[in-house]
Amino acid sequence: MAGMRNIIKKIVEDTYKELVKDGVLPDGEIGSGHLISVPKMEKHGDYASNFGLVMAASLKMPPRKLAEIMKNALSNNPDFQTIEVAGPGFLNFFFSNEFWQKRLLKIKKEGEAFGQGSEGAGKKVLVEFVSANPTGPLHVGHGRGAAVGDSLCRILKAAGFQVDSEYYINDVGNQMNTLGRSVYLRYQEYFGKEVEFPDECYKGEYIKEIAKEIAERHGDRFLHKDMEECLDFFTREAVDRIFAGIREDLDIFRVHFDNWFSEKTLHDSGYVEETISMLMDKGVIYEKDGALWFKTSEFGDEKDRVVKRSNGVLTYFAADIAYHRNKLERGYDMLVDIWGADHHGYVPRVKAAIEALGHDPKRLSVLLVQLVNLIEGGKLKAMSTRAGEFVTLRQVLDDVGVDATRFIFLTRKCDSHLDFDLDIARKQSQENPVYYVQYAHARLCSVFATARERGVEILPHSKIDLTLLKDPEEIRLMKFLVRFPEVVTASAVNLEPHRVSYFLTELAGMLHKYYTKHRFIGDDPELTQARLLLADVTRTVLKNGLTLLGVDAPEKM
RNA sequence: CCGCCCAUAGCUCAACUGGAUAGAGCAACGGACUUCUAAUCCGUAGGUUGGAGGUUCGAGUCCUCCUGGGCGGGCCA
Repeated sequence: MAGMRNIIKKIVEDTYKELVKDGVLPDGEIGSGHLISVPKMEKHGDYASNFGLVMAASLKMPPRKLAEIMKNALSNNPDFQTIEVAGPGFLNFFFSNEFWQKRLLKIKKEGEAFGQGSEGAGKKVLVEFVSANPTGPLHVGHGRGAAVGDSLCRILKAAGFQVDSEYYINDVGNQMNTLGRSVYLRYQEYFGKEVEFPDECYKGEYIKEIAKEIAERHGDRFLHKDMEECLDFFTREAVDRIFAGIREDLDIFRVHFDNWFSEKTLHDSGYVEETISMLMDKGVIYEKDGALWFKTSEFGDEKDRVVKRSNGVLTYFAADIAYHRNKLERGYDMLVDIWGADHHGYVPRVKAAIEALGHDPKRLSVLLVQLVNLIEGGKLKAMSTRAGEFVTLRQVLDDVGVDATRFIFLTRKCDSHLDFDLDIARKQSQENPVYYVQYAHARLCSVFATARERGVEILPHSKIDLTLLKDPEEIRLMKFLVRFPEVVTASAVNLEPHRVSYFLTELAGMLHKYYTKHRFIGDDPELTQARLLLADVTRTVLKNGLTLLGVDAPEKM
């Protein structure tokens, strides 16, 4: 179902073209500035067009006069109850009650599919997120990226895109050695050996636990071996365990990946080397001081970057170039990378790489997710990764629950810092907005439970008199429900999941208000039938929306 | 020094990519349960959108400068 705004936009623009053809209005190009919006105030209509304002200059006419001419021509359309010219030259459209009532039936028919759109039809998208190094458990910051990425995948799918989600595993490099070394040392310590624990090693408790498990399983057979000899073993053990933990955490968090992509495979297959060769052939690689440099500055980056160090080792960036080449070669039209905001300096060089490889850098969108401040007792909780002092995602999930955590992460724009107040998140009360939405859903479910108990038979649509739904609150609710698919589409196109959660909060508010003022099940059987349909549709939209956020829609609370 | 992000009610955040009188929730105060769930609703109060200019029919949103906060600027990842 095409969004209302697109429908109206087309009607307005077609009408203009008719008027041009008839010689009523001068010809002019309709720019991208023409927008259909939902006015903030009800008296400004259900939808508004800024056509008069946008076209006034090029057509050399006063905006209000232009709007007036448009209004007269548009009034032929029976769907519009009234059209007003208002303010500096807006066209305000008011639809009839019957129009909204009919829409309600359409939503009912679409059911679970309501909200889905075709904006992304035929487009393949790869969303890469979390991609945390397997050197420790996920922390709260990763959780934010996970929630945003997972929800975005759901939303993009709903908007018609073909979506794959992917976790890029950085299983190569110094950090892997550091990890293995850390476990090795803790293993030595476990058997009472005194060791010097270097500052760059991972100091978290989980390292000790891994060392302990290895000791319990393998005894002291590595105790007298050189680190060089058994480093691979310790590294592999550590990575496997940490990864198992990460996957478990993500599973609990309802975050699922289609692919787990290992950096190591890019190196092992020679794909990274091959990619660098390709760039060399294109003449964008040069040698300096014994290292290979990529001329990213020619593609808008601040300065050139090393892809191969003078010691012959490829950089992380080299692998990342190869990785993005690989993504594009897999046939994705659009790439979405979700990174922590501390990696923002990395964006220009990856875009440079994509361009140098002959692709449009606009195919990559990088979502920079800002950091999360954990607040408890009104105070900021210190987070030091190296020192191993940080609150893990798992701890937060065990503490406040998946729904509340996801909702908090998804009720904010990505590019602003997030204060995660544990005290508020913990509260199962009105302070916590997730329950506000869930409660609306649960309330509606209990309406139907009551209807069943009282033996109210739900009639087929054809026998329901929808014109009985004419109360202002009912009309308002119907209008709002109709907007859902547009919200989903806008959320997908702009890569902003928070739009869905704000929509749901507002919808829940309307429902609660209605619930307090009116009764779904009343003495009038016909009105009851009509209202139950409204309840049913509202429940569906709430559930569809919550599903996009990965939040449960409970039937009871 | 340079670059990116942020700054909106006491607090946490919105504002549909430039629209009309900037909105919610929490906190504060005052009300509403004999009813399908009061995890709710109604009302009151709360603002020079950090500051100063500029762009135009119109700016929280765009451009410049300033202030304050966050993060980057390795042949680390």
